[in-house]
Amino acid sequence: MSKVDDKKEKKRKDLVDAAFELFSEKGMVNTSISDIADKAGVAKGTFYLYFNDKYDIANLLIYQKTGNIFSNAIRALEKVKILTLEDEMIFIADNIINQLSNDPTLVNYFSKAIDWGRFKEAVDSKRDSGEFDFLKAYNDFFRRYAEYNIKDPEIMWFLILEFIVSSCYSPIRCNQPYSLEEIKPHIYKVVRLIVKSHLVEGADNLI
Amino acid sequence: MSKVDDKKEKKRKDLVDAAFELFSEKGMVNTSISDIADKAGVAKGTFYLYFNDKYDIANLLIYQKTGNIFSNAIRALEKVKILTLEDEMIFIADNIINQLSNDPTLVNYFSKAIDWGRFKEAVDSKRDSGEFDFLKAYNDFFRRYAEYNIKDPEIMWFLILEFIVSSCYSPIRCNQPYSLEEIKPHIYKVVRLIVKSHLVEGADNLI
Amino acid sequence: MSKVDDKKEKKRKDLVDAAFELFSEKGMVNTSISDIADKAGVAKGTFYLYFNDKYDIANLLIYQKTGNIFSNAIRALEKVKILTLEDEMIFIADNIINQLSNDPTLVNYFSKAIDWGRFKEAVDSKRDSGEFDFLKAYNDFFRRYAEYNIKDPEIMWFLILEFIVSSCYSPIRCNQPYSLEEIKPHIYKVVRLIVKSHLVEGADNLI
Amino acid sequence: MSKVDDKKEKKRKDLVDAAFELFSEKGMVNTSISDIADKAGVAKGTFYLYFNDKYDIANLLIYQKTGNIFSNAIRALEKVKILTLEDEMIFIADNIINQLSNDPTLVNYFSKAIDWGRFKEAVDSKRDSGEFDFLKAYNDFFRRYAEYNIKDPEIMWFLILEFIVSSCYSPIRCNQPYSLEEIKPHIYKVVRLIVKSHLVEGADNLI
DNA sequence: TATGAATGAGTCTTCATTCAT
DNA sequence: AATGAATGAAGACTCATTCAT
Repeated sequence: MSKVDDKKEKKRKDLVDAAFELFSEKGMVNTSISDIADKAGVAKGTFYLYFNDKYDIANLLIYQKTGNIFSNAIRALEKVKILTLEDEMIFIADNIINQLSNDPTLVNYFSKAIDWGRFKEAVDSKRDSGEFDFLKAYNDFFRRYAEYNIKDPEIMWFLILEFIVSSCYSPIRCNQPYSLEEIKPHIYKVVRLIVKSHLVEGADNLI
Repeated sequence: MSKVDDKKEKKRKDLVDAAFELFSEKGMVNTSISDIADKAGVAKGTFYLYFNDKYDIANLLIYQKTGNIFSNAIRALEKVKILTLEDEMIFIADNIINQLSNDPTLVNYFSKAIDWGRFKEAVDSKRDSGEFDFLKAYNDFFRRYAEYNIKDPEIMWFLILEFIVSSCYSPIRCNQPYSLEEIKPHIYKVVRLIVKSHLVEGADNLI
Repeated sequence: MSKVDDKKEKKRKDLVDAAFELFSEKGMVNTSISDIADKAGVAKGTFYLYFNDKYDIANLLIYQKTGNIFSNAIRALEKVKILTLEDEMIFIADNIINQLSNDPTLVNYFSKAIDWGRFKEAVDSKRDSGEFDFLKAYNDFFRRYAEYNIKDPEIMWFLILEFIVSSCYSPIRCNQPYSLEEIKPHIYKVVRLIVKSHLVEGADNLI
Repeated sequence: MSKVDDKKEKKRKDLVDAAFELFSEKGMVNTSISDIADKAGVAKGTFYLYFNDKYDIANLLIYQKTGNIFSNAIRALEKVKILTLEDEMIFIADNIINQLSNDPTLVNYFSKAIDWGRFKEAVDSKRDSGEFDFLKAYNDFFRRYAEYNIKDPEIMWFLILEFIVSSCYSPIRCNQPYSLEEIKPHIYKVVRLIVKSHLVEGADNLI
């Protein structure tokens, strides 16, 4: 890769990083393109050489950040030996929660800049971009569970994800109404309950 | 109350109602003070006689709407005879979900105009205003459970609420990834599991 | 009319006048809304209280200025006693040329800001505005000639108008290649020739 | 001419051609230097190696295109045998009108990118450039008529040219208010009238 | 020569807020 | 109390022009 391309890639990254920090701090609405360009140390016009508008960069961010969290969790899972489906879900839950709690900016970002509408839009807009194949990763992961005796596995996964994100959100962001450490065991307990309730009784659910 | 005061109160209400409809339709960001004043049928300057800015009226709205949902659920609960704590929680859950799904404007409003940051801010900003005592209502409700043999009742309530809101949000808003009717039984099942896991074993949990 | 309305009308007029001068000086393309507002002595935002954009004010201008020239010529015609159709056309031609040559700004304006496409657009956009009924005036005027023995009277009128405007344009604007006074008799001679060639031979063309 | 010079000349031509097409399509105002460079297949910076700005290339274009029309008409005239001055003028008029109506791009170009102010500016800016000697050609052509018994021949020519261009412009561009075919005979008739009125009576006007 | 990344001045447009009436 | 005209700061976006490679 040439020196020029290196520079361009760096500049693009600077812009994305600046946008991420600003979105996390102030929310997307209160972040202007000027702000992003300033923080990235480039001229306003330069922004438009790399992105069409704020939403363009926001979609990329959502896609990247979500994809990262997800793929990190899966990679970590593949490195360990876990015996039951229940424990596997707990492992994933724990890993995601830890990622979020280790990077407060990330939580802020999700809280300030994302809702489900925007998430879907982002995934759709990036679907064919060749960036990171989020949907493929999701489907690959999900296929693992197809072989086991789980009733409505997709619903189980939906319930668990929604539950994890919503219940650890306030604890991470503002330690309210409980600290993350206080609430974690309860979250895990509910995750286990959800998994158990989806296991077909009498079946062998060892992985 | 004098005729003048009546008029003022009506004007204030018109503004709040207009803001609610517009926020629900277009989101807060895309609603201008002009829009609100126009819809309320008053001059732009008049807005400032009643509210400081958009956020002022938004806080009031969040507070009112949330309070309403909550107190509606409790009032409904008081009119029926329910035998177990578990069933009572299900009743509340069902009531809240139904309120949301019966009033699309309300869901739109929550989806377009509220995030948790804004919610907390709103509650804080109103805490001492004496408007509608949301926190008192919450505490009153909660005290009922103090007498029963529930382990960490507040945490239980926190988990349940977070779970309900997060898991029925997308189904109501966009029927995705499941319709509300599909997901409802699963939500209730998990609510029961959470309640059960908080019951002190062997205790009498009839209400 | 109230004091406020007076002020508004004055402000609107100031904006129109400023736009007219600037369009005439620099052409529409090189005139920004900032320029217009500055010259009119109002804030930029004020412009948008009166007009949607540059084209809005430009349409109004074209319509007004063209309408004025035309109706001035007709009013003048009505005050004099002219015997032949030929002389009447000469009178109109002379009157229009004099209006243009007496107001250099006007000529500049037509040269810098109008082409036929824009003219038609302007007339269309104002057709139902109730401003000045240019088309009606035109038709009324034209109907006068319907009774006389003129072959293709509309074409005659078209040829004469195009000829007048085009041939006195450069002389008025830059005295090139001839001064207006030099070229005038030639223009009138051609106008007479055109009229004559449209008279049905042997007919009585006294008015 | 060296290979390098060939290449340079080709590049210059590509830029001019690209500009011509774009100006004709979208008008000068809506054509950016980027557009021109893109269409010509060169880098934006390259544009500045050949031209100073948009107006530079526009002037060249006006000069070239106008010169072409004019010299085409003269070349065609030289190939035919015409008996009277009157017929010769009609021949020129017809030839110019046909050139314009046969090349819609050309008409678009004149309509979108030129006004008389720009034309004069263009001719002035090129007068000493040695490109194509438009004025010389004009004068040479004109000298032919000096020998005949024409009163004010230059004025005649001015009147005829202005008349032709102005009266066939709208018909060609938008078939309004008449089609070109409808208006042509009337245009020719007036041209004849103008020529006739400039002939010194009793003189021999055969060419 | 040729490139095209980078710049930043300039334009349009919106809208919260003020204030004279 | 109510109005709504006026303001001007702020934001999105464009594009001619420069300059390092």
